[in-house]
Amino acid sequence: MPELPEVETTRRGIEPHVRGRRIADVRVHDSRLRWPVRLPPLGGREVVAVTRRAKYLLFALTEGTLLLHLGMSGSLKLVPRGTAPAKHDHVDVELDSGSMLRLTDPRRFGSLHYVADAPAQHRLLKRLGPEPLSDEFDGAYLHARSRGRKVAAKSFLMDAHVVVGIGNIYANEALFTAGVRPTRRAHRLSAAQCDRLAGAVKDTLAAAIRHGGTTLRDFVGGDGQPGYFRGELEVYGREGDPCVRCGTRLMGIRTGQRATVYCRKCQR
DNA sequence: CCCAAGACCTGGCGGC
DNA sequence: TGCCGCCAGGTCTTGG
Repeated sequence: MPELPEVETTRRGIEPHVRGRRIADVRVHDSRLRWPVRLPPLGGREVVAVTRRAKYLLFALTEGTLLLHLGMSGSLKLVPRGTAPAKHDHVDVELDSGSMLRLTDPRRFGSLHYVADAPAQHRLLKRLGPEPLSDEFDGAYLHARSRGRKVAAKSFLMDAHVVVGIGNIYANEALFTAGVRPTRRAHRLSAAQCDRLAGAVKDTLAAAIRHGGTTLRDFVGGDGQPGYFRGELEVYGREGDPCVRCGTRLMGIRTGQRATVYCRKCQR
């Protein structure tokens, strides 16, 4: 579930409770995530920073980095040390504050790695495209990268090697905002459409992060699940409903195995 | 390199 | 009420 705005909201929620704290111990209750969790002893190291790259959270330690992906259903919460683990709790990072950071992931699509050296060179991060909210990502970049690409515009936007952090929900939304049909082949996108798409991606994600910030749950003892941006979604999950702009019934199709919703009148 | 499809996993839902 | 099948989602992997 976590799309980029939720990962960023999670980061902001836990960072004040984690940064500057020393790890007392790490307990792996269930190592079965996307890849088996294997961690060296980390007791005594301090969490120096909590940053985000794409949908990964990076916990920089005095030595080494913990690289976490929440997958589809992963979440983090802070609970008192000693709280018994429940069914889908995988890892507890016990801190010297008396709290521990608990990773829960029912569907086990998430991952957790310990990286000894430069995390940016890790195989999972090395080939990722730019951050969508960075200056590097703009219409000119999108246009250049889309030349020669025959995939649907939506699949192209969701390709993390092109630009990171755009999941199914926000891909649908950004395409609607930009007035671009999801099935349009990437190489047929005009420069103007690429400009609108890049702008729409930035606006959509920034608004969702802002929204997450305002509804930030209490990560201490709470369920740790920041709410979706549901109320604001204009096309995702609205197949058959009227387009908010022109009233036409929204189309529901599948592109690249993913649910796609669009307005055939507003999006070309 | 490019692209499509497969794989992974389980809670929740619709249908019977 | 219970059971079954299907869907959702991200991204790595495989095969053409």
